[in-house]
Amino acid sequence: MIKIYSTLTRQLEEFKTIEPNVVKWYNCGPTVNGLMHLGHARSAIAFDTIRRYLEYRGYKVDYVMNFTDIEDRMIEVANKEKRQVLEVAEEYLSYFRRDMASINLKPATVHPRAMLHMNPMIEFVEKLVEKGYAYESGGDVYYDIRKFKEYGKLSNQKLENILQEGTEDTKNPNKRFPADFALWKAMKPGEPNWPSPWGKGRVGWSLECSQMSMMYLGETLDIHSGGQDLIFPHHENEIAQSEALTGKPFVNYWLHNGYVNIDKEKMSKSLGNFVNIVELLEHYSPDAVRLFVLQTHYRSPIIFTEDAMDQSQITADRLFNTLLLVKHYAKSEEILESSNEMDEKMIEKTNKSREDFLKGMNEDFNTSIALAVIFDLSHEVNNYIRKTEMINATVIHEVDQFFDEFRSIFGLFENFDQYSSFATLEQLVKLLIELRKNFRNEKNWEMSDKIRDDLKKAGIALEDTPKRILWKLTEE
RNA sequence: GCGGAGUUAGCAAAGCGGCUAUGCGGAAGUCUGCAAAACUUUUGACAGGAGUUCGAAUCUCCUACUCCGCUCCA
Repeated sequence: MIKIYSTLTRQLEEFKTIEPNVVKWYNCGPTVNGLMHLGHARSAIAFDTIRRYLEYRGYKVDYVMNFTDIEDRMIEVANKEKRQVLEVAEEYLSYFRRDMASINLKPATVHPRAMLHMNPMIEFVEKLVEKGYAYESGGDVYYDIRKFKEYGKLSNQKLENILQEGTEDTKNPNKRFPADFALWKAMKPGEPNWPSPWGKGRVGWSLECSQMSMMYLGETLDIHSGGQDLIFPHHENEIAQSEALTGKPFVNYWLHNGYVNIDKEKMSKSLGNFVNIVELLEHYSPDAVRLFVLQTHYRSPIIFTEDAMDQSQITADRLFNTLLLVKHYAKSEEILESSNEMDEKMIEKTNKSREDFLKGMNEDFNTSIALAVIFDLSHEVNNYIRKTEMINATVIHEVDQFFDEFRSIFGLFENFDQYSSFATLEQLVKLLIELRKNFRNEKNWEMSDKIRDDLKKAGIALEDTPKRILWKLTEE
């Protein structure tokens, strides 16, 4: 049983989908007005991993992640750069796609863009006006939040505490109530605009997500996710819009990830203290970045420091070494079928590890615990490979299988493909190892070192251990 | 002001009432021609105070501090 924490109920709940074995999931994507930074990446990696886990558990996940390409900030950036909004959107969209791929995020089932859904969005607003939840005022259309009795249920706020005196929007004379939010905004000079029953203008930010999520996934979603900063007002507004329209619950489980903090502040576009993914990947591997994110539970804040990133890089490298070694022996023919006590213990350990791994992941996707299990097993395997008399085929295949599952869920180390012509390579390397053995017996260190060094240059690392000589392909 | 999250060893980070978390680092050792890798042992923590309990990092209360939302943000 998978337990999942929903922001709406503020507790762990048993995860049950509307349709058996299908998850309808909408994840709030970024506004494409800048480069992807670690804050975006944290959210994306966390939910990507949860998605992968659900898929691993046999769910078909319909995962929709939007790109907000028309919104105040988009216009702001376009104006500043003296370009068209569409042009800015296209450019950053392509960067986002590149950066998302670079940290091994699975593409969503659909990546809808707001600008391409203008007509259905207008219809959405019309229906809300018809139902009396929205009103036109000076070319704008606002949501009348006092009509929606449950407004504030997600963010746990009372109406009288929302939007105090002095906030900019309280002065907007078009609004009946200060906290009413815009569903439709009348165009200002120079802004991109679309025709509507209320004149030219564009859609409000929160409406985009309500409309696109329901269009692709239906009136009630299983999961809706995003950063904690979206809880209010964005997701609160989405609930108000969607539930007013359909009269049905909009979302069963609300998931919100914690922030990335840097220098004791939230990392964000507006504070200008963000670390872009492109820059980060100049110093760290994608695996290190994913590991850095996933060592922390997705709801907790992450403190970004270079030191912590360095630690993750080392950890990633060491883990990679072990997995590579296991993969190597899983493909090798140099292993035995008969088994002894040590083999049986190793199989037991592997099964127990999978059990604990699942237990951790089932408890609101505790990737910290899952990783601890992996490190533990990795440790045992290192011991086994170096100390057992003969490496047993069943053992190594079991371990390899589990590590494969782990890698696919965590999205790590997916560059093991270099093993395609493995058999040929193995024969060659074995030959060289034999030769080197002879040189070593003759204490011809010069030749034996030359073989090792030259192999190293060719991307093959040797390691002398008491029981055997290990070899593995190294990363470029 | 209102609403949340939090304070765990040098650093990062789990833990949700009794059981070595884990990773990085530090120390010692094993292996070894050298190298590389790995392993073994070890080091050390629960912000402070009071309470509940046979037993508390874990529950309650108080104090201090930090961050976040209420404005565009993942």
